[in-house]
Amino acid sequence: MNLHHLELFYYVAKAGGISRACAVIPYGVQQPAVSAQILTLEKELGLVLFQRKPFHLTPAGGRLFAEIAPFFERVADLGPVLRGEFSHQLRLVALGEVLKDHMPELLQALMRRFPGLKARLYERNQAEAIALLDEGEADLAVTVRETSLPERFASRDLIRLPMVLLVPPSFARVKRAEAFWTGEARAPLVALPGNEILTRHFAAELLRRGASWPTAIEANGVELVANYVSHGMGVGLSVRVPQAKLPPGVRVLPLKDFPDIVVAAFWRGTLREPSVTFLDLLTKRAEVFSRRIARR
DNA sequence: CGCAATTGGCTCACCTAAAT
DNA sequence: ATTTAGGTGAGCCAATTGCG
Repeated sequence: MNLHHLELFYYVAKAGGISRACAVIPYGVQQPAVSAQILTLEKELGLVLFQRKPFHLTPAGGRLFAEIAPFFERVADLGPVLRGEFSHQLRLVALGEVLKDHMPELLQALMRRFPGLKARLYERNQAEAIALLDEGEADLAVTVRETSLPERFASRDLIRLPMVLLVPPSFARVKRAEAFWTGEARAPLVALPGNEILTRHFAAELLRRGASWPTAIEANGVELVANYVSHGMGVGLSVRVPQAKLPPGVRVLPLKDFPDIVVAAFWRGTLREPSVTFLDLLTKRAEVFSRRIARR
């Protein structure tokens, strides 16, 4: 196996095609050259790595890519590490709430263990986090988890957050969440955008119960939802977060038998330091918060 | 029409061996 | 040990074909 062949294979698999790879490869290579190298590699291995027309990875190609991708993704960042400019780096992509409420403390603890640590923090949702991991731009993601992740990812569930409704003082007499979709009480729903997992799971669960409650006010962020609720503009869809300080007067109404929202860490390939230590710290912190939720 | 594969000519990096 | 010269082939490009 030739390292250059593998490098070209890596670019082609990542770009999803030979022509597209040529546009991305940082040095000048033309399509026929790449085409020939891929064929040589396939011949050498006695395997078909790509299905042609339409062009996509075969299972064997997928396995090869999973093996070599982490190597090529890290090579680019290796120079500064070798020159001793910084000994470790953590590239984390996470929800805004995680970065805002938990990262400062965790990062301080991590920096004590890894002096000279370089951290890059990206605020993204799950879909965008997956893209960043795939591009090799991030080491670890912490976001709300869909029911299933693509197979190439390893993951660890961190915490299960129960869905709740945030109710303003004007609805003090409402004691059960069901009242809002059975018609006993009427209120505009304040929720995250429809593509967010929390909103989707809530709508799906309502549908299962033969009800619906369309979002009246779409807010980008759970803090914003709470804020609008406190202004009496509607009832908010959120999750129970132990340390969250709710605006005055806003009451939490549990959504019994609704699915929990799972916040998970996920990554590709083998996790290295300092990500391993960071994940341990994160897991411990999540366990503490999980116990606090359970105690309620 | 777009994209992968093929063809043919060419360059240059690398190996070996001889010279310094 | 280093430099130089000659031979070889891997890999490049432009043009073209072939296929969905």
